[in-house]
Amino acid sequence: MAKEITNRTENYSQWYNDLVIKAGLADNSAVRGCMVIKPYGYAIWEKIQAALDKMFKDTGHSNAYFPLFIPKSFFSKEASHVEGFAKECAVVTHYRLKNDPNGKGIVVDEDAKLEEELIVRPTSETIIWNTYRGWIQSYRDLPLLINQWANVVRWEMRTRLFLRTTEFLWQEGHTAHATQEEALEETYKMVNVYADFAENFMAVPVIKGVKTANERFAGAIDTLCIEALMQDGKALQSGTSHFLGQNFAKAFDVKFTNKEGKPDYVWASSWGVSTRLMGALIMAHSDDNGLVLPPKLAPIQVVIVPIFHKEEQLTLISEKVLPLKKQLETRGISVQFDNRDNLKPGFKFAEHELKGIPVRIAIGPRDIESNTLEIARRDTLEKKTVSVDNIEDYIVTLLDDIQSNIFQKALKFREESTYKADTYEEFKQLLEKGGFIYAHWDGTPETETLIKDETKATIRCIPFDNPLEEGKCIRTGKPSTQRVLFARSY
RNA sequence: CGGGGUGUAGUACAGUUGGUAGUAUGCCUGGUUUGGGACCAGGAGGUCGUCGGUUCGAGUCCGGCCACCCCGACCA
Repeated sequence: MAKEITNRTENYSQWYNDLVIKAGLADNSAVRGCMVIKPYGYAIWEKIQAALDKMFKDTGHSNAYFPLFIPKSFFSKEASHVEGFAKECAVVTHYRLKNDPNGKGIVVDEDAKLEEELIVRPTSETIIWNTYRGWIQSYRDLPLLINQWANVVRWEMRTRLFLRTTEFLWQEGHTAHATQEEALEETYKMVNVYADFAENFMAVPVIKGVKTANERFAGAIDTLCIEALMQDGKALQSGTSHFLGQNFAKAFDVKFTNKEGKPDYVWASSWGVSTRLMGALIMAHSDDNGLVLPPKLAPIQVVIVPIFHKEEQLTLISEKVLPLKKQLETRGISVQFDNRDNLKPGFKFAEHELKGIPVRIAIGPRDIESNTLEIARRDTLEKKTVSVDNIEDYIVTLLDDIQSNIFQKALKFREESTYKADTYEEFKQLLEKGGFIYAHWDGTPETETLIKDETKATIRCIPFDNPLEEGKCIRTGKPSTQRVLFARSY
């Protein structure tokens, strides 16, 4: 195992990359821009999936699965949607290969050209709404609350592990409603679910808000989002929930008969989070020693390291550890007993820190004698010797404490990195420090684009419950009624 | 896709004026070790990113391509 990861301050991107690879989360693959998610990384994703899936089901949604391929013609049915995705679509044109008649290798069989090309889904609104047409006739068929766990492909120019890969895993919810109010309510409900998940499971504080027209999803009336702040002062859009109006219903002719017996188009929402959340998780909490995982998403919450000289000592320790492991497991804690005999404790400590295991227990001859354990917490790196008595309660409390501590730490960082700018000069200076900046904006897409071109900062969102306040746009000096949230972003 | 950099053992790197590849670490075996990344001895492991060119001879020189990293444009 490689030992060193780059310091955060030295090179933040390199640190992130080192962390992902050395902690065994993911690797680059033989395919450009596509990653291999390794078992440890995938275990974290499975925890994320499990928690979210429960939240979706608790709010009345069901899972289904739609095809990977979408007929090309579907995309042109919703004008702004095709415009948004056209430049990043992978296209299937043939269905057969053959031996190269001119020599070595294999070539595409030109005789096997598809009548209509298939698009590898970049998102599934079109295929799903085309399907919904057949599912919805009456208001009694509504609401339709469907989620799918899937992979999607977006042919991005530049990729980074988890943060932006050509293929990524996500969930996408697609709901259909009889009224605008109901669809809007759903859109807000799901962004709140995302915020709840981010803060209570990932321990990442987020700001909920609505996107400006420039940043809106292709085909949406409104896009709601959660925005998180990373340790380098850049924002990361961590989840989006779109109010689609009747756009897709009209594009795919999905009508229903309402209570009054009159035909109407169906109202829609869609919402998604992706493996990008893994990036947020990694960047929000980790340090120069490696990952720091929130206990609620850590595949292994407690690791037990025996300290021993001879095999008999290990046997003795094991007799003590195995019941302890069971006790902890009955309290719902995942425990690993690291009894490898070819590695020294110090090596194991470093490795478990790299992997971000929240709690480490060391037990050696000294502890056996005094009926104690050495407990080390990953978030603060503090070590403490405690009595074995009531250890389960102690660990349960400690895990809760770590969960809330890393959230508080991230929240404190965000608060200390959130500023107000009243002039453009001040705004530009603050951007160099990184962080969230509240500033006045005249409300036009042109000014937003201008600011983006000049400073690389974008409006992350207009936060919900944003206080109204008279002011002047930092760029144009035109009147503004509220400050909006700016940042440089991933 | 543009600018810069890199590509040699699982990993990180060295390799001189072109002469047929080495160091560390990891791995395997044996022994001594084990409370913060152990040590000794022996051993295995490389079509030098790829394709082509120059040459008696290419890791080394030239060209194409590919991949990765950093900085932009694009984006969840």
